Amino acid sequence: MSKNLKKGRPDILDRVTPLFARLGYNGVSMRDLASAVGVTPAALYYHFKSKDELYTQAISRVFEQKTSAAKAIMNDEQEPGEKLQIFIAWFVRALNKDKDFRKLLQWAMLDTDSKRLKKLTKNTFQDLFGTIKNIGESFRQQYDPHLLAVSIIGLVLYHAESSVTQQKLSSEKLGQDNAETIARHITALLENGLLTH
Amino acid sequence: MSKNLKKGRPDILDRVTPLFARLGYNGVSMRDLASAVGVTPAALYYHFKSKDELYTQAISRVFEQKTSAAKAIMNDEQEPGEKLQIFIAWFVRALNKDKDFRKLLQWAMLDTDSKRLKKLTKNTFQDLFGTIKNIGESFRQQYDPHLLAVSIIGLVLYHAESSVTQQKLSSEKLGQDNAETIARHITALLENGLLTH
DNA sequence: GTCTATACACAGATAGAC
DNA sequence: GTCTATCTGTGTATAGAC
Repeated sequence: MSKNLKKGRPDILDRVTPLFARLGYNGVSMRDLASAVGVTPAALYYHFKSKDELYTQAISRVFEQKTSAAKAIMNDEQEPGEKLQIFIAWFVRALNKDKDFRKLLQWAMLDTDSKRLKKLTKNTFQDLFGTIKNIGESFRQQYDPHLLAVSIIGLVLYHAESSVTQQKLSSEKLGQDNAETIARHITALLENGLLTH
Repeated sequence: MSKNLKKGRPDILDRVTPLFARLGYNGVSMRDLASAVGVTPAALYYHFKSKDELYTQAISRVFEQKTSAAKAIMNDEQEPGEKLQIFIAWFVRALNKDKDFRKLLQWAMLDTDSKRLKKLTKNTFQDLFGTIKNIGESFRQQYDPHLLAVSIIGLVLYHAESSVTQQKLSSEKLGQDNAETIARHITALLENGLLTH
């Protein structure tokens, strides 16, 4: 009967995820979430036993989705440099296109106190991280794979944050730093470094 | 008279900052903050007109502190590579030593909706960013200074997040990734890149 | 499966005594 | 300058009608 609600839980998660992404767990109330879905809070409690569960399910759905997408473009046998470039291009695009993904990732990294995300992080994000670390293994003669994986994530993630969010920290207009520009920059930086060879 | 309160507002900020850093603005209540200070909420409202002002002052104090520290180690006339190395070493150390600084920075980057941090970010963080971008100028023949600055910040910041927070994403124990290890890694990566020359 | 109505704890904030 | 006491709104969550 419900107006625009297709099925139930999946549709609820669709509508609830952007709110969690933008405002974080503590930044939204069940009333907010319910009105975004188009129902009353009580209706939400029929489908999810608590706000915590609603949040956990919303975020885990997004993460699993992205992780499997990442794996899908990587499982071929490419040479390391190419692999790296492909992954970076995908990751930059994924973070730029799907703002929810990026924000939920950031919120997750701040969610230390409540243990609700510890399992989640270990299940889904670790998976993504493992994929990246795999790439790092190819360069283990030069760098520690773990540190290199962290470097790659940091580069991409922070560029995504800086380009899309409110931060207008550049005095020069850099309107078109779209995904491609950023991806090229990161790839070049990683490959060549700062020295002129 | 107050038990351990030295003066007033500065001491309050000292005690309140760690809470904001750990839990974020929405994660703490005035009651929590007051009891951390050792007073009642009403006492806090005598010194600060709102929770918002208390938060803004707490975070801006930390940022200004760090920004001036960053400038202090940079204003010499060093050559670009050296400058970069010195800055990275300092930044990594600052983020690792001062957990509050790092966390407040993360929270700030997620604080899009409320405009309370827009001015703050533009005043203090922009200052720090400008310093970094200055370094980037030295490499402008290779890279866009803005993008390079973002890259540097992303590298350092994310390493700090990963090494100190709950994220145990490495299967191999990497106990001693202290500031020095990370700084060396980042510096080497930036200077040499991934290619074996 | 969604509603109305509501319980009850806690939020930010203020008044006025001391 | 800090307190007690309290106002008022909002928070999560539930009971029970439909």
